[in-house]
Amino acid sequence: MYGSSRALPRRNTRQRSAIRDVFEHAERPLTVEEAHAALVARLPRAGIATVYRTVAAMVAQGGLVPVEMPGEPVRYERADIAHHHHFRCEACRRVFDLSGCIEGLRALAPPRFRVRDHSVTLYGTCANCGPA
Amino acid sequence: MYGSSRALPRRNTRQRSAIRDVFEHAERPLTVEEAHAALVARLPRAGIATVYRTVAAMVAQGGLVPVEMPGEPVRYERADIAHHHHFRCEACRRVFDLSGCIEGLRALAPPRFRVRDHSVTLYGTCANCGPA
DNA sequence: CTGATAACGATAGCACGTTATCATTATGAA
DNA sequence: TTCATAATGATAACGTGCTATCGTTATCAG
Repeated sequence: MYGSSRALPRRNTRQRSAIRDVFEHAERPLTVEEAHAALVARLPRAGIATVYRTVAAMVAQGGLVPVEMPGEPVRYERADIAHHHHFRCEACRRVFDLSGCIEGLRALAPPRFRVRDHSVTLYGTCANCGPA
Repeated sequence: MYGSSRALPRRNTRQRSAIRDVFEHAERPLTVEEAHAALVARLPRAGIATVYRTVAAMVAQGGLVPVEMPGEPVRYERADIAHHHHFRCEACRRVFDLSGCIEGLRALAPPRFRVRDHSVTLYGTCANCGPA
């Protein structure tokens, strides 16, 4: 991983502030590729390696958290959002934030199993993709 | 994928019945590698490609279903188990079945989002791995 | 039992997301 | 403004999980 044995960034480059801005204004978790696409709209010569490097640094600094879904590239979103879960649209493959959570999840675990965290994901079609 | 454009199996080989048996008696979802390890205990010369092929066929026939977790190889379990969810031990990395489900998950979705399915996963330490 | 061939086992090849490399660019302290 | 060097961009290389290939083995209809 870029972040593991790497010094934290020291210089404020155009690329970094643009990438920070992309995640700041994102309405949903973004893959590195999605973030790169948004970045290129502003800095056409920006490379994807820079996005990987910057995202890794932001995760290391605690500004971003990964959002992982099976069979999908990792997405990232701002770490300061309240506890929530995700919805994945099976049509456009985008991932959306849901607000709130559900009680009683821990009760599903058998005795002597210690629950540290949980994830809830809904699958279906988003408002845009609508019913078939 | 092995299963997509492949004819269904016609012969009953030692390997196939052994693999079926492994999943029949498994207490939790198994990766192909785990299933192969169990197979080799009985048929030492068995190759992992056979497990991939057989698992794909069993999925195509509806006997197995995939259990996917981010950043993990796909696991498989019998398709005839009742609706349930999973627990992943962060220490031994094994995945366990939980029984039962939770009400009210659909309510998390925004209006006009259509929910077709959901997944709930708990993370923590299993009874074997215990508290630190 | 025999033989056509399904299936096997070993392993090369592939796809994908990610990381390393390195010549070039541009930041920012002095 | 200068210039040491952090950071970039292009792309090669990597790791992992899975699939294809192909010579060999073993199933099972006849």
